[in-house]
Amino acid sequence: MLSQKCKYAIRTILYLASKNEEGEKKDLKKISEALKIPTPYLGKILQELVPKKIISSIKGPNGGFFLTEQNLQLPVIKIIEAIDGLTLFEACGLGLHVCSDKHPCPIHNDFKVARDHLKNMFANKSIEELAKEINSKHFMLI
Amino acid sequence: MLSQKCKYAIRTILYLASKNEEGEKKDLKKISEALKIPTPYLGKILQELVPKKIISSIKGPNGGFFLTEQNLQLPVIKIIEAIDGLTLFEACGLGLHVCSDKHPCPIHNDFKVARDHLKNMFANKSIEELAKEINSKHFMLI
DNA sequence: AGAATTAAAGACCTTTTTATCTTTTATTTA
DNA sequence: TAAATAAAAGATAAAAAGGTCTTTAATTCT
Repeated sequence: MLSQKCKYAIRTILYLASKNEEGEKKDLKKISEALKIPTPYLGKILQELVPKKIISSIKGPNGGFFLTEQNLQLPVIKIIEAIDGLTLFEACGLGLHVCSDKHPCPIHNDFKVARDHLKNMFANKSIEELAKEINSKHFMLI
Repeated sequence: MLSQKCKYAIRTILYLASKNEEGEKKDLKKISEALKIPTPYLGKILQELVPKKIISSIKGPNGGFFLTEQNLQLPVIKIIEAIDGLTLFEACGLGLHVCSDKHPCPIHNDFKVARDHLKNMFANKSIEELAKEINSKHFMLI
């Protein structure tokens, strides 16, 4: 469904968001240990997200990764778009290049319902909203 | 979503089903050319499905792959189960090992709706049913 | 029986994904 | 300014997915 890379990214960002008290930064090691994600790999992933303005970082002592107000307002689908792209929400369920409402594959209609449901959820929930739910309903990230 | 291998398998089986007039067999080359799937790779895939009783085959001249009445009655999910397994329909959307209604991840509830929708579709449609729709509504397989 | 046909089986190759390790650069603080 | 800290960058490695090729076995037809 989502790639491992993308799932790691979402979990990390929701973790940062749910602990985002007054610009608190978290360093790579702290994050990777908390979420049990391989440290060097997570470093790679987070490096990709900084220039794409999905997360923020500062080098040096007391540096680390964090989320700005702008970052927090992004819908979760932006994370997915940055890592996996949006093909998941657009591609044919059977892998056909040509598959549309007009020229559907055999499972097109049902598949589309499920695909759109997912897409809408990810497009409509901001990182901040989800983080608030995590804190109030103590959803699991680990 | 589904692996390439699995999508190839489903398309092949729906192709066989939609042309299943009086035990007609199709050889590997014919199928792979019709569906534009790499011949040796498709061979590999179909070999896996024969001992699992999802498709049938006969060697030698005029041999090939075909579907018995029993094969036709299988729900499409059996193909998925044989190739990818059922983890797609069971696993957490964020890759957590522990994620359930009782201990949900942040996207558990919405994810489950989409996941179950897909699962129900694949579990409730038999290969034969889908093949009939293909023939009557000329859905695309290529 | 022998040639032709077609699936089965297995070894091999390529690409992508996932993960690790090392070096460099920026920043802070003592 | 020097030492410490932490991200950035890049090279490398391991595993999985996707795909190819060659040989073998079963069947049919002449």
